Amino acid sequence: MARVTIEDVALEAGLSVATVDRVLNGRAAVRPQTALRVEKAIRLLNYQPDRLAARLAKGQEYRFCFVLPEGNNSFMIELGEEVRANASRMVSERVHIDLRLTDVFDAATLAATLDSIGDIYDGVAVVALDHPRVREAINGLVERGVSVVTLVSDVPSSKRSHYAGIDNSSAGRTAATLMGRYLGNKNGKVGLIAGSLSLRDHIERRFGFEQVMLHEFPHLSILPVLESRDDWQRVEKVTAQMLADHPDLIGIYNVGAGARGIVTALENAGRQKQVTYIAHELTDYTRRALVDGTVDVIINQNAGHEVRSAVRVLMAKADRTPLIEAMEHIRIDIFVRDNLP
Amino acid sequence: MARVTIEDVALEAGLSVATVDRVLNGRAAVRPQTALRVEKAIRLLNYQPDRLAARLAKGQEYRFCFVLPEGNNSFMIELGEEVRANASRMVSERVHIDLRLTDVFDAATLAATLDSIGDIYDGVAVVALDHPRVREAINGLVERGVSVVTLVSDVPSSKRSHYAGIDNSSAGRTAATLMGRYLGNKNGKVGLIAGSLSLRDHIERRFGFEQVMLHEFPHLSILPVLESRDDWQRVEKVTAQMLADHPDLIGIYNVGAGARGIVTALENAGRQKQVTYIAHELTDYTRRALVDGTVDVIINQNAGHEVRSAVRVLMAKADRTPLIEAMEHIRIDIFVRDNLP
DNA sequence: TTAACTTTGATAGACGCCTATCAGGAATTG
DNA sequence: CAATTCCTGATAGGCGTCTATCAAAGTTAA
Repeated sequence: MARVTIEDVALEAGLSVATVDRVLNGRAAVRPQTALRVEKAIRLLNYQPDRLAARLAKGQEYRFCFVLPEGNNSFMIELGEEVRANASRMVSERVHIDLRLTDVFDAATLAATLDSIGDIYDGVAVVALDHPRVREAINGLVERGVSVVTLVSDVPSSKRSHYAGIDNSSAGRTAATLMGRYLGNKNGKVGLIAGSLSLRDHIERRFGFEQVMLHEFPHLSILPVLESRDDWQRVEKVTAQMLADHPDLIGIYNVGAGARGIVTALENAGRQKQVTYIAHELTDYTRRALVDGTVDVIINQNAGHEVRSAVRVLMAKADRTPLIEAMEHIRIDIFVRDNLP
Repeated sequence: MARVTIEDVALEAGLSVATVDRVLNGRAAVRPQTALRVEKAIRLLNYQPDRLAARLAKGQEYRFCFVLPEGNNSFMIELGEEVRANASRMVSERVHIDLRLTDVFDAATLAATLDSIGDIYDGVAVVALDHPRVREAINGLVERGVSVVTLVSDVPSSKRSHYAGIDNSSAGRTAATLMGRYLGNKNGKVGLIAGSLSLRDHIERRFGFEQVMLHEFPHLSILPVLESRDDWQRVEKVTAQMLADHPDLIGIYNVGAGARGIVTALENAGRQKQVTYIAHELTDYTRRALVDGTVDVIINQNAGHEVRSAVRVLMAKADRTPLIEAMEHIRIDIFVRDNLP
């Protein structure tokens, strides 16, 4: 039961350790037939290189950078904290993680940031705006050999090697199904509030939501989308207006941040109980609102998972190791009052 | 930016590597003041021992055993596959995992299995029946220095060091909330089917479900629990009977396995659309039923997560490393048609 | 057949830490 | 004060792999 080492393989193949190492790491020319002997021995003994020893010997270090939006969006703050937590934990694994905050909503700024960090890092994870300028910056990084993972919001047309985030159109569809089922056979209007219609995640959620609403629950009518820029005060204003304009409003789906504004508006109108309200992202605020019944469902993406997954992917890309796909799928969490973590 | 090694610490503290090592690993007596000097140097340099090197040097191997139920329950089969997948992946990390299938529903058999494996393993993960005999067996393992993690179903009164699974009473409450909200203001009866009322997870789900139903949705009446032993043919029989007896049945919550039986019974009665059906565990079967609308909601626990979490916990226990609690929390997944993975 | 090249063997040293041993210095005891 | 006991230093060897170098075969070309 002892460990199979490279030496055992050499012995089994009747070759030297040096030769085995040469085929394992493609270091120098080896005759094909010799390589075959090595491979046979490896299979026979079921040899698996000791990754601990390998990484120790190579002294390999990973340098990654996470680029997140600055500002006071609770979810993004949590994401930043997860990055920091991961960074300190990974030091003992020889992984160094830096965190940069930028105005990701401004394509030029974001692109400039990405352009400037190419040479220092082995990999970059970024919450990216889907904009030609940003796409170019991402492609530039990739071409310089830096692997890029998009986080939370994707840029599918770029050459990024992975997207660590939820499927946002599924999230929108999920919200619609729950909204429709919760409302049952009631009739009325449903409002949709989005942060910004230039962020891909919000667009996709809206798309998914409307798709299912139109097909499955045609008796509910959707109001025109309101844009909130993820600022709770603005959210409150537009929500209050919507409530005033539509006494028959029975559902609200908030695609972005700023839950606080909706809660306040609903409370001011005294209509918390009449309106089914579905929010995104579990924060202190949405949590409290869910517990007290103002929010009915929270659709969430787990920031910790996303960060850890991004790191795993970046590591795998860095040393060309295959991914375990199933492990990197970020699920859409649904929270009702009873399954809060 | 080079790595801080134990040598740097020794230099900084004006001591020898040997002494620093003594402090780090509590190998021999060291004067308190000397220890303080070492600790100060460690803090100053922010020294973090290289885990790779440490594990390589110690030549430490972990030997774990997973004890799962035999039989053809889809979820348990998936769990077994996850164990196997993990086992082969972890070889390169010096972790050896064995898998044993037992009749976990028979306390004596399960206890005997647990009793017999004590000396070979550093840790055991077990899907355990909550029974005095089993509890004793678990405690016996713990006393012999084997850490034990309960998987999927807990034995809280035992000395197990961790439970890797979902909070089942929360799961039950979640099912009730969704059932109540989906049914809206309809009136009628709700049936509850359990696999076995001696498995703790089923008991807790039932408890949670009934609790919320009684308090939040008193207009819905719950039928007496039916026991199915997780066998789909039996499930079908009792469901068919229930449908025949109660024409006003509008909801079914199946706490255990055997979704297939319910689907068949509903189809035979032609009442798929009239009955809101909430099932547990995402399998090929429940998945298909969810897509075609027979099942309305699936409550799931992620087998892969549970297995990986159990392994991490066992490793942490084996070398007395602290756990990252948040990472080991197993969430209750809710699936509707739109957020299937 | 000799020269030139290709393929393999043997081996040393490194990576950072652990374990063990021995010797010398310090502190304690009587 | 000497005789213990207690702390500390120095150092060697190992964990499994990687990297590099040099020598010894083996192969091909001239």
